[in-house]
Amino acid sequence: MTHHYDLLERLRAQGHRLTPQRDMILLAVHDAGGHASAEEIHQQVLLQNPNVDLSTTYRTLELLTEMGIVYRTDMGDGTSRYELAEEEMHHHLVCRRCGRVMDLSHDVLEPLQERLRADYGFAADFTHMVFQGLCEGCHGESTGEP
Amino acid sequence: MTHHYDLLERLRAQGHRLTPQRDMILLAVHDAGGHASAEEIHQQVLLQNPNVDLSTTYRTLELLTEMGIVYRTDMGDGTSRYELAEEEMHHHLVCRRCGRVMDLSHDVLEPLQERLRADYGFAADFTHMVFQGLCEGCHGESTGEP
DNA sequence: TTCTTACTTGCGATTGTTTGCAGAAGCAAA
DNA sequence: TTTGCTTCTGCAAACAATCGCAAGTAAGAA
Repeated sequence: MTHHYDLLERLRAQGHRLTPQRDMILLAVHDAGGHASAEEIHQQVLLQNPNVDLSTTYRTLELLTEMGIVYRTDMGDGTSRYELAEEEMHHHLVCRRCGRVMDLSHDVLEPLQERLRADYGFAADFTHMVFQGLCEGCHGESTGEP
Repeated sequence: MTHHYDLLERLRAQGHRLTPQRDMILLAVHDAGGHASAEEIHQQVLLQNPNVDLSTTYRTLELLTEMGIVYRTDMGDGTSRYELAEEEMHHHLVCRRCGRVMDLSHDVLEPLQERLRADYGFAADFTHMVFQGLCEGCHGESTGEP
């Protein structure tokens, strides 16, 4: 596992400053173990230092996202989720009926990515896609939400 | 062109009520001619009746989206865009560097849709996808935002 | 036509996220 | 260590979008 000090060093190497808040926030993202909301991450940070502002958490998460250290994912439920980018690239299938989330390996998207590059000259950012739809258990029952 | 009264009739056919607000909002979506924000649609409605509330516009747009009468698209700029669903199903490639928007025909997505169904039993909602990335003119110049 | 009832609306409050600003603090150089 | 520059933070306010509630109203029944 990549130690989080290495990641913090990447911040400084790119001219950003290494602050206690950033340290705590990055550690909280790591400890959350994936798919954590900004609010959840912030609550975790507050346990260590109750003065850290929520906007600082948001700004830091954005910085880490820009640097590629964390992934931000919009699962379609109105809140963004964050997770460390150290694991293998993967995607999500989200059932709009029961909310079930399935992982999707990247190689399923590679043919599409290749075709977009070949036919449109477009280099798609397939870093952490989310596809909405109906899962196996839900799309047999056609319409009628619970 | 599908007349908007036909669309309003579809509302009533599904047990929803046909109110002047819904009439105005649907007409505003039509007049906007695609990719209009909720706020822009609301401003258009206010010209006809300044008492219509923004939340009514949002609720109506959500209803129309659920019924498949309009498409909601998140272009990645923080605000959702709405357009009538009467045209052919299509998708967008959005360049994150220069903002250029390209149309993408649906048949490019069909192999992926089929594979998700076959391998995962997942019926993906590929109604109006948006893929972020770099267009032909922008991804030659590697990094360095303007 | 009037009645009735469930669906809609306007309003205000709330959520999730972003931004502007003044003071605080990291970091490189002296 | 101190200085000085610049970035970062906390605070408060703005923002897009949603929600709860009481009053309003469409549409079928009588």
